[in-house]
Amino acid sequence: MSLKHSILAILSSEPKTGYQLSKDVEGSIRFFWQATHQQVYRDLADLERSGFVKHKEVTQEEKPDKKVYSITKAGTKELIRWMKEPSEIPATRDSFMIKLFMGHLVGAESLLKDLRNQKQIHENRQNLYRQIEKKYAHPFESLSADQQYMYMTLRRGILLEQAWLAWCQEVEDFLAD
Amino acid sequence: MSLKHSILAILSSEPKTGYQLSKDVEGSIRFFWQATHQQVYRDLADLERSGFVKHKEVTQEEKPDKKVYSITKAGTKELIRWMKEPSEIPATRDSFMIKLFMGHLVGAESLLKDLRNQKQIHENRQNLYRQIEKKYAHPFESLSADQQYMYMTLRRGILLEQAWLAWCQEVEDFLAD
DNA sequence: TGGTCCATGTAAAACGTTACATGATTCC
DNA sequence: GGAATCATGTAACGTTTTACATGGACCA
Repeated sequence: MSLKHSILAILSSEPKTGYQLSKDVEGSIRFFWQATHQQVYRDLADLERSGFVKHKEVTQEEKPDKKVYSITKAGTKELIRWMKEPSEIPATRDSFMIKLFMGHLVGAESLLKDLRNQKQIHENRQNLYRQIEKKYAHPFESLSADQQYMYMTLRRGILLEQAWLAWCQEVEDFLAD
Repeated sequence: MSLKHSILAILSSEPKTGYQLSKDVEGSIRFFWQATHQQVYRDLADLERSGFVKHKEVTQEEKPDKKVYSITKAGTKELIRWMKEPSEIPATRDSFMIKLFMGHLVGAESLLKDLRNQKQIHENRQNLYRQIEKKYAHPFESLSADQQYMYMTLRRGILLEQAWLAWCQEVEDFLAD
């Protein structure tokens, strides 16, 4: 339902190509929304059919031609309409929890290996977020209004990863006896 | 990929009907896996074709007949194989984060309403988890091995909801000026 | 008389993943 | 010479969501 809206949101800042959009989705946006380039191209085509975006062909020398997409007035209207809708809490589908839930079937060793791997990933994310925080957000008041909003999404990452790490520690202690 | 494995996991404790399975998925399992009854019925049929579950027709008086599914030996083997596979960190798709990220487009009021609603939901979950913790898990050592594993998944819920609530508070303070 | 629970499904649409496909340039 | 980056897509498949459909029992 809302990769399309994510695309509109990104394009509301500046026009981009499908390629750049899919890079964004693999970049800063990835921590709360992800999609492959195929999805981006398909939804971009759908959005254009709906009149929410339009593109200009840009011929480049020494590089392949590209299509630069921008949001239309109808697209901005749709984006704002969607933004004012109440949001749903995202559904979780965490297969590791099912494995843990039924942990007695396989025992601690196999789960411990899996858990340590997950812990490492959460540690890496935590470090990444902390780095971004240091770089861009030191005096919160000095940030522009736009940046303050973005900073709040970074805080989400930091607080959640902290909780994940605390949980991983508890489970590790339990599994390691 | 793994509603099927979740079904096998639930059936590994006791045989159930498709209806009961979909109730479980809407119940205790819902916090880390969810699915509709349609999905459950379809995957049950697939699992039976693969030989991982089998059913018995049970004729009931005064109630519609039902099919009681149980896991087969091949199903148990498949479940354990899957449980030993490394797990992937689940993908997040949180539309509220996109709305916040682009918050300057709609302003604080509309987001605040949305946020307060989400905070309420997190509070409710937190309370539910705490209640379950009080009821079943007081002296951790007194729990059976199976229950200790399940308790760990409950801890996940408690720690994550705590982080969510802390974050909601930060954002509320920010948005309310 | 209307709503909820039990119990089972079909069908279609929307969304997501994986594989295949092409072709130029730039960097090592 | 090979890998990575820019740039765009098609096709098939898998999963999830939403809508439609039925019918009896029980409760207020």
